[in-house]
Amino acid sequence: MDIAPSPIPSRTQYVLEAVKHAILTGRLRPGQALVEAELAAQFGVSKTPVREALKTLAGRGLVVMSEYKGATVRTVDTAMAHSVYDVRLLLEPEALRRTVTAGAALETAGAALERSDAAADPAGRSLANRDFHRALYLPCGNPLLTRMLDELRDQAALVSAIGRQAVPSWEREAREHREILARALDGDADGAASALHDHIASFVQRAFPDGERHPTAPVADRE
Amino acid sequence: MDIAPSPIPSRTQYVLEAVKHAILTGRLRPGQALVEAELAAQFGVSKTPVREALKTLAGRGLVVMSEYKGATVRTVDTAMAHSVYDVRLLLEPEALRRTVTAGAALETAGAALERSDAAADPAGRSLANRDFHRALYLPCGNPLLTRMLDELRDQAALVSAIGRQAVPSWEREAREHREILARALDGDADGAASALHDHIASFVQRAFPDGERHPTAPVADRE
DNA sequence: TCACATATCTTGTCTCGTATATGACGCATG
DNA sequence: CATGCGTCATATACGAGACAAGATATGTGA
Repeated sequence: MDIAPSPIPSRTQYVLEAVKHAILTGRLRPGQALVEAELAAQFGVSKTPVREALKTLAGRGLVVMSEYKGATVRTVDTAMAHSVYDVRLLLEPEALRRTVTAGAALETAGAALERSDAAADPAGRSLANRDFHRALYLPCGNPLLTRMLDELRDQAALVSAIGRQAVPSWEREAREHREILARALDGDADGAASALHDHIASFVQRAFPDGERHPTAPVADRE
Repeated sequence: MDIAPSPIPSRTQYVLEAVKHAILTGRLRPGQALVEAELAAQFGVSKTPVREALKTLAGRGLVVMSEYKGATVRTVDTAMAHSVYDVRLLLEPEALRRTVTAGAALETAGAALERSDAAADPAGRSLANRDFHRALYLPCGNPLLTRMLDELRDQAALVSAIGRQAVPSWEREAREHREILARALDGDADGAASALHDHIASFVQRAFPDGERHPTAPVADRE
């Protein structure tokens, strides 16, 4: 995403962030082939860091790698979108509940919300919204849960890049975000979790209505 | 785990499975350094596939990689164990509920249960138990949920390798497994999910009682 | 005993060779 | 003449080994 702060990022990290950013912002479209040699030349590095970066992204489900066929940006369909938001619904409200119960600080979320309001372009809003959601589940107390929600959030962003055209109602998003944060700041754990649940569920229902399922997006088999 | 069926597995896959197996069976102890050159020599391959395998395992949380310092088998402590089973409690009962609701076939689970009973050594039982749990959540209908539960199950196995000495009550495990399967076969989705929840919760409580938390196991930061 | 220089070990990166899949072309055949 | 099949060329990823960069451990001097 942004350049790493102080330490010199390894080339692998650099390529990883660059490709990830390109995918999540939609510059690299789903299905597009990611040729190692091309990316290597583009970033001015050798193929090795490119390979490792692609492998890592494949592990996070953003790209798919076929043996001897190379990597492509993961294609998204309605079924895959439902899968992502489905699991997210199981985890993110519960994480928020714990954040609130633990009485964690939420200034970061408030700041992200203001940045979202101040943002001019959709890309900036989207970025701020990502930060907002993360600020809600980051202090939940379970680092593994945090990591999984990070992965889910990235996949959701990939999905969003497709479904966004149908969902321009960012004002509704902002309103719901404020509602969630208000309840969280009130210490109403169940209310905040419930509001977050509805927020996510209503989004997926608007952006990916049922009934138009595509064949199925293959998820990397692991066994 | 086992050798891939028909196609010749790539060297990376081979190393990946071998190292994973060694970690999950406890042959490679947590904290142990995984030197690329050593593994490469041991498996008769170059460093390249070893590096990629380690990177993949790091992505799944089984090994930790530090820049220029190398990879080590992930260390486990009580806090980390609670993290794993905590998330598992959020996902696995729900997955089973869906499996039952969808009316999926469960012969695989029954077969795994029989294999567990027939197994002579603890390693065989552990393997069969892994298969049993997977058979319950595999047909849940959400491939992403399946993938995450696979990852959680592997981490749980890593944890188990430590806590196992304190938990020799495999008969209780078998009894609870039969109970879960019976309810699932009856079509009692809520009952099966509830039984699975209790099964997991009681296990973690016996193997990792509260109160003796260690500092915190670092989870690979991703941002 | 501590600070600093150096030796050694390990990882990160590069370059080149090999294995595999895909697509095009030509030939045989209905 | 159209069509299906086999062969080959090319593109691409996979893997090996060499080199460079960084980190840790050791030894030496004050």
